[in-house]
Amino acid sequence: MLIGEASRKTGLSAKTIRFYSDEGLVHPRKDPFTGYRFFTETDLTRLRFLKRARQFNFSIRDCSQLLSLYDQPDRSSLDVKTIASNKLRELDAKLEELNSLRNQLLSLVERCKGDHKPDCPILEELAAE
Amino acid sequence: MLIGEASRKTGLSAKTIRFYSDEGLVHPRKDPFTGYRFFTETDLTRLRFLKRARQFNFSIRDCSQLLSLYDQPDRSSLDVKTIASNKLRELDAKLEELNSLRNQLLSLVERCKGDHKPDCPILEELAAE
DNA sequence: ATTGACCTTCCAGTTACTGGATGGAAACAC
DNA sequence: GTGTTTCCATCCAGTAACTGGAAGGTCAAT
Repeated sequence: MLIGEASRKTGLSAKTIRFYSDEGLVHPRKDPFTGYRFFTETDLTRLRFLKRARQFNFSIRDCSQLLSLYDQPDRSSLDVKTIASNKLRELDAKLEELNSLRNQLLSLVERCKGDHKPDCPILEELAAE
Repeated sequence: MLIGEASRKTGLSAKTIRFYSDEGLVHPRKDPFTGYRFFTETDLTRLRFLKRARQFNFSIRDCSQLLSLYDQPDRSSLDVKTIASNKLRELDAKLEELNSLRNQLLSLVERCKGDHKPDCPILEELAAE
């Protein structure tokens, strides 16, 4: 199938699919005359894999590693688990950071009257020493 | 003071300060002959303001708006609160999303044996229809 | 023969910087 | 007054993962 159909079937934009293709994450056959890319069901599986993995916040490089493990029938699940665990720790750190920010910001927002006077604890906090 | 001292006093890199300066967020005086930037205490306050606001995940554009409110003695705290509330909602949405991702990923990681066999629920999930 | 829907490549823009090359300026040693 | 170091400047490129747009080729149908 052509890129448009692959796009409809995976929910990825044609631009994104071309990008993944340029990055070597999928290998559609290319018509040597027209340059058109042709995608098989195997390619579609890889694209869906990429979509999921990206939703999990795996970077393109991570995705590339995961796909190459996916390709190896003699892989060790340990290698996959290591990548995923690292991402998990990253997520946890990010969550903690964002949560702390959120609470600080919430407290500032709650303390700001939001009226037509200039006094504002948010600005005061930002400008504080 | 020169940019190096401003950098040491604010904890922002000289590169970053130049960037903020180019973006019009601070307005250090410039020596017309050497091109050197000179920072006053007022400039330092703005830089610290920027540092805090960026830590709160406010975008450069947000920062610019917040600083211009900071500059207006006749501002309405409502305007500040609006910007902050939007950011808060954004943070909440992000937190929810990341938290859901985290839980899904955690469950996958827990189910993966992490041994030298190829079977891996993580890869299976990513490749699933 | 032409329209319209596809497809292609290439270039620029996004965000908020960071790194590096190149070169001038100020301060100090000799 | 020359050499060295440290500071400062500008400009260009790169980052991550795309997205948008321009210019142009392909294909099926009218």
